[in-house]
Amino acid sequence: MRSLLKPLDMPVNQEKILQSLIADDLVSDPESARGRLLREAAGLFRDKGYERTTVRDLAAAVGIQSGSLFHHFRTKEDILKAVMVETIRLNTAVMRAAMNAAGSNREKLKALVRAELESINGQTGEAMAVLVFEWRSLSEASQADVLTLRDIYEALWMTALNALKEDGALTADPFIVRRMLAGALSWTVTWYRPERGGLTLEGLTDQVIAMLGLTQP
Amino acid sequence: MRSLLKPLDMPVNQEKILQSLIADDLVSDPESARGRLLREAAGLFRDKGYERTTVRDLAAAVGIQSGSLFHHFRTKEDILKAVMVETIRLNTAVMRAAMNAAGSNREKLKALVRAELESINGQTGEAMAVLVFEWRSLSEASQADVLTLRDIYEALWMTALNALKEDGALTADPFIVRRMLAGALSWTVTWYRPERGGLTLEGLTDQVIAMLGLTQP
DNA sequence: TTACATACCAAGCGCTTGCTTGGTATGGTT
DNA sequence: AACCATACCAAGCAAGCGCTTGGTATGTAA
Repeated sequence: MRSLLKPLDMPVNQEKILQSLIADDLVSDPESARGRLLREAAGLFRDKGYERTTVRDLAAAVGIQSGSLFHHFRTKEDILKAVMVETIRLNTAVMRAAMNAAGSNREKLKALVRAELESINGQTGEAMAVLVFEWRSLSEASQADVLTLRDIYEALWMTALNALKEDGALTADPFIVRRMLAGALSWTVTWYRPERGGLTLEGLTDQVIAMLGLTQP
Repeated sequence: MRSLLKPLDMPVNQEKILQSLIADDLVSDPESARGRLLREAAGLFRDKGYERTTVRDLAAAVGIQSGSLFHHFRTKEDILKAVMVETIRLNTAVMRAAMNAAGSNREKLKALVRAELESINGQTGEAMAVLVFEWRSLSEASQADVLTLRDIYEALWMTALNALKEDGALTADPFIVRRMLAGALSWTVTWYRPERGGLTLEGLTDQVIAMLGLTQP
């Protein structure tokens, strides 16, 4: 789903993951009409909000008539849902890879923090913001579907945090730590600007890990 | 503005602060038509979102005709803005009082964390959630107005955090710590349920402070 | 008694919204 | 050559939206 990514400068293994997800039909090919629409939709939904984005806005963004949208998606809400579902699928795969590549439990957690910050502030940032701020625009049925995927994603985090708890490296409650991390990391999208200002994503990751007060390995 | 609070079980000094703000005309009297409307609006905006809440919904919630709303507010957006402005005013006053009542710098920070958690998860919770999630529904002009008030509120936090930094108790960057705290604390509204489940607000506050890894006083 | 302000109602206007309909151009398959 | 699925356009419908208008009941003050 490069549809939700800006092209180029994507880590190589992320590109590989993306290709395999496209092959399995789990995310849309960014070159397809559907993929391009999802990318534009993510941007518009983040900038203006779902409700204030009209189907005419969406159609204009990809250069078609508003009625033609409904050849690709049954309803406007289906577009929002697709943005969310494909984003979670991609990020779950990326996070799992990042975690598996790390050695110690401590490094696994850091890899997750780093990867989530990249998702939020990098190329999938628009779609991630939609996931956070447009949640209530989904019908309850769609919320339930997305929640199922989200549970898988969250299970990754809990695996890492529970392991650290058993190591004795983490004193606080893993569930609460994850909740706090989720809020803190999501919120970075409202203030963190890597381009201007000295703090790099790596530096930000270090600050977050330091703030958790893990005992030394 | 008890309009944005459920009545009763409000700390005494908070009641005093509220009364003085009403006297200064900085927040609406909850007994007034305007005050009751703002309370209902906060609830509806949080539950359904601003865009999906119609002026007919708002009018029905206080038992009048939709057109009659515009006798009290010029536009629908003015209602949203009033909810936000009055909430920030009340919370700034409450936070300042909590901070002044605390002794050490460490206790001042804890008082702020505790007070913000109370604002988010207590009686002003609906309005605080609106402040977080409906921000983009404000026009740019209104955003600027609210931002001015928000700066005052944030300055309180920075005073406390900078003092701890100078004490040497805080190692991380105060600005970043505040950003992370803002996200983590706001996010509690999506998962923290004090009524069912053992964790009290006091316990949650302790977990947050512990997570900051302050050196002992 | 008159005068005026406040708080509301009943009705509805004009516009925008998501979505539908009937049709056409294109390209691949048999 | 005949067929059909895909991807679109042009036009517009029905519903819902924020807000306006003209009027009425109530209370207060001169």
